[in-house]
Amino acid sequence: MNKMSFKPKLKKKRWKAISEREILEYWEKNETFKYIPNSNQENYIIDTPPPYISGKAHLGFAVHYAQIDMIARYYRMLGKNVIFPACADRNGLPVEVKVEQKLGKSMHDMDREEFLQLCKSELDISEENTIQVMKWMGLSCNTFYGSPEIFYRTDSASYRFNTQKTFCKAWHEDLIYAATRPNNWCIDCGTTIADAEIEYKFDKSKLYQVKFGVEELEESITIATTRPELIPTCELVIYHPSDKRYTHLEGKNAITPIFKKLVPIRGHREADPEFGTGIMMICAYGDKSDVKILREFDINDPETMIEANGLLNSVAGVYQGKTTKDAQALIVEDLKKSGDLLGESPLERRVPICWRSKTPIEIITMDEYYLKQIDVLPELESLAEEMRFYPLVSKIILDNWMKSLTIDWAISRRRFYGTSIPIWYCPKCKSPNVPKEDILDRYYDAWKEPSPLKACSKCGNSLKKAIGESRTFDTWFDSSISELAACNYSNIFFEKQNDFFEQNFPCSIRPQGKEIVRTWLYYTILRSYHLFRKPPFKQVWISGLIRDPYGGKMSKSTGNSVDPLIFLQPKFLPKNTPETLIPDRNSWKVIAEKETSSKFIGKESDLDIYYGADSVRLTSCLQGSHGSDIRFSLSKLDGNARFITKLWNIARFISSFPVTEKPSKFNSTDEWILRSLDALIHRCTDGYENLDFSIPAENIYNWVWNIYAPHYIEMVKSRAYKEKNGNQDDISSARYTLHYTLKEILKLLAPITPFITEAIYQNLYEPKDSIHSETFPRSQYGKNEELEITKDLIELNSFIWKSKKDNGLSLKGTLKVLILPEELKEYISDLREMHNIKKIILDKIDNQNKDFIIKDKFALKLEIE
RNA sequence: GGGCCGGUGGUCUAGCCCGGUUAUGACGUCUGGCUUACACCCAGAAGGUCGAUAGUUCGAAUCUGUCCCGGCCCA
Repeated sequence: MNKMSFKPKLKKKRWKAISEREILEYWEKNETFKYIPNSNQENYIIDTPPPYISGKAHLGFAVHYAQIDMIARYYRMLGKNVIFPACADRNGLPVEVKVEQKLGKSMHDMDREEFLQLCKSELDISEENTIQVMKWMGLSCNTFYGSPEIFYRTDSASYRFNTQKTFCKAWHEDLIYAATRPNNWCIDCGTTIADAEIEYKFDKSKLYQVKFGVEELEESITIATTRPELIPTCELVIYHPSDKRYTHLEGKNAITPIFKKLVPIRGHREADPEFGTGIMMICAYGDKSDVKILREFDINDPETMIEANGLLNSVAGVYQGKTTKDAQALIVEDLKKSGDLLGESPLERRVPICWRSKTPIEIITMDEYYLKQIDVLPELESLAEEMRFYPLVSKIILDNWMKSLTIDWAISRRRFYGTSIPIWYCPKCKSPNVPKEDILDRYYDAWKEPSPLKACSKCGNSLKKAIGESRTFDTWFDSSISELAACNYSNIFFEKQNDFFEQNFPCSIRPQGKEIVRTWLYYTILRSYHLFRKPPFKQVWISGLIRDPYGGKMSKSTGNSVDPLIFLQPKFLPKNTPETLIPDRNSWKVIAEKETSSKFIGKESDLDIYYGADSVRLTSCLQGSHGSDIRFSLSKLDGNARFITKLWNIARFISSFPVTEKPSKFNSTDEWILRSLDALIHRCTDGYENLDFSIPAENIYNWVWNIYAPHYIEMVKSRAYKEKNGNQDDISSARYTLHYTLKEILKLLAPITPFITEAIYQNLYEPKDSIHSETFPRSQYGKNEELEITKDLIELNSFIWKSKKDNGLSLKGTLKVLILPEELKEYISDLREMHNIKKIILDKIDNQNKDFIIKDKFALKLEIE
């Protein structure tokens, strides 16, 4: 035969990651993922998590969104009309803090308008990086490919208009009220912060033993406390109900030192008999548990002494005007003088700190607006029942959170870069005025713009000189309606066609990380209940954390975050590459440090090998099943990049042969692989159906590398290469099957590795459309398990290879005789060519085959010199 | 302190819900090979008290209790 007649259509020996850019261009040019309304196709709407725009996007972000993209691509191949918006979350604290740090002064000390502008330009710079990473990771957002209108920013006038409208609706349904309550307060940031925004750190402090008197008895008690400066606001003294040392004090009153205030002594399980003296003081407010305990004892309006600026007020008596730290030093001195300080010992304790400024938070009573949630919790729980969770167990996180809620949601914040709260206060009677939903015609910055309302709803006075609310919403109040934007609520994307929102709500799916179930998912359900009495989603997909190579959470502040650009950008960049698109080379060290292989140690030059989005995407699937945390490692990435090359080379081999018509009859070898492929499709479909991409990724990887390439391709090779001198049916059966199986594999893999599958598909078959517009393969036989015959063939081939090797024969070496069981009869022709066998006998193996090499059902005799 | 998740060869991971022959796969390591798609390849080998312990059972990585370790979240 003349091998020159088979030239591979794929010329290059390997696929280079840089070629991914050509595929991006192809998608852009063809507007492959453009949203075209089509009444025959059901919409599938993904509530893309709006990524918070701050500095550079890290690898955790890139991987998380790539997985969401797999959902989009899978449903698209199922024939759904997918809406997958790109978006950006730009409201909130981090950008404010960043700008403040750059300027070296607080936003409260400068012009609000000017400050907002600085934030905006800071965000614009960072947004460029985030959007570029999204594109390079291969996200098939409609936005990038012909539907630029399917995009939103949470700080845009149109998005904020939605936020305000939904607020107005809630206001007029009496779901919002003002209340003065203890709140987490960051003195540095000058704002209330949510429980979700608190972090903890260990701090060295001292535990002081302080003497309290007992009013009714001639005795004193010793209270251990880390915060003696709170004695002026002490309201209660507690001990554990089972603590015999103190049970006789129940109902008596303690006398605080210095201030001589009488406070009740009560039993409460919160007191730990093992800690300190087992008896503790409860003040307004030392921490969250103080709030909880005082509420349990109906002490609802205790006097507090820490002011918003961090200084003490008149309740602190002589300590007025001091910071808590100074006051503590002074009060310890005074306790010493009065003899009430009985001892002190060092103690390490966890201190709640602000997640941004890292300074301790105080609990301060502030007047804030609240959204009701406690009285609707049972309804929310039943809405949660109506949503399908992937994986099912992730619903537990939500259930537990809803069970643990005790107070309503404080939604107002004393920050600048956020959505303005649309309230105007009457200049005469001071009562708040909120426009009705339908009166609000656009977004208003209440702090600088006049009210759209004419007269005060309470006293009728003109609102011309009304004072606009200066506070902004908690950013979760904005992001908890993201699914409305995704469903084109109030035409945020495109003009209304046949009541788009009404027809498409609830949104198809919410994909998100498990660490924000209690915030983003929970708040979205709450808002959706208030607005529509409906669950916001049909499906909820919760993924695990992306961790660094050491197993820790990837975050910028701990310095273990990895810049995805090191995998998406080559080392040598064009001269005018913007700052935000230059990979951070330190990331390489973070991720390579753990690797013990000499391959990755101290090889800065490896930077010019970069892996590309497909490798990163495939790795994210192979690193663990859905819902479990993903740990990223360089060696894994390296190994998976090789699968991409393997696939390319398989395609390159197959591309040597012409695409032929379906044969009237298949050769048995081809029939076998088609059956085997069918079982693979079945297994992959199971995984995709559960939106667990580790299952198809793993199955395809193993099948291709361990069955398809070494066994099927090797068996079929000589038959495919035959020309005139062979049985034409057998030849076309081989060539047809090679191309058919390849196409099916490409389609199975397309959602996971969209670039290489598209590249091969386009190069080999010159189709009209993208592979991503194809229909997902379907299993015909409904069989899950690999076939019995596969095992036999693998065993047989391995046996022959090993025998040749053990006897110093090359793989081409001649096999004199091979004895096979009857069931392998159909394959003898391909096997003969593959292994260069002279004679094949179909028989059972028995003891008489003495001069044969025997293994299980097989026996062979080699031809050795 | 509470809730949830996890602990499987050097590394990462499947199996656990529904107990049952030599525990899955990959990476790495070692040995040997240019075999007309691929040396980023091919063939083969070594390597595991399935976190600890007690129990249920004829039989436990799998079920139950207790404990230890790690992570996330909340007090």
